[in-house]
Amino acid sequence: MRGVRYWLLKSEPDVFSFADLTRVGREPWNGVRNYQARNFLREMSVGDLALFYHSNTKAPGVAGVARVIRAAYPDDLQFDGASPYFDPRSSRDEPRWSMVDVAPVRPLARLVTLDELRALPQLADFALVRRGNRLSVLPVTPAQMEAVLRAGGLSLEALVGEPV
DNA sequence: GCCAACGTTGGC
DNA sequence: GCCAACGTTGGC
Repeated sequence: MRGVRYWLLKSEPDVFSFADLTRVGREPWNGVRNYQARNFLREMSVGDLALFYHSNTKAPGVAGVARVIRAAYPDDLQFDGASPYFDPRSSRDEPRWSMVDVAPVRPLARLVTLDELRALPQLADFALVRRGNRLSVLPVTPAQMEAVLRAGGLSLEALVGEPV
């Protein structure tokens, strides 16, 4: 048993935004097709918290907080020949790709933009703000999490103390 | 829409 | 195993 860990999940809001997650209530985080990102998914535990980052959009930034509600299991799209995420090298016996389920916790009081993230000293070493970064799943330290939430008008202490 | 960065593919 | 070609990501 260990404590809650923190992550950042990228999503293109034109495809699936934090508001969409709030509307649907829970969502399988499928379609991750990068080994490093997949390995981070596999490290996640139920109860972990994730910053929900809007990428590839006019106003990139952290929009909300999500919670992992199911640990990693095989991404079903890898078996679906009609899906762009189909992977012919995967089999049911040896699935290559994983997904977790996430649920919304709450939106930030306001979007914390990429420019603001870059300006936070606690995030100086955070991969997201380094040039050329493309990973869609990133680990976040407690100090980084706290800084982003604070900038967004939320308290990490209050979120962690909440019942799941 | 441009393009730099970067991961993957596949010929050799 | 090298590495050029290619596809994708994502900020701008």
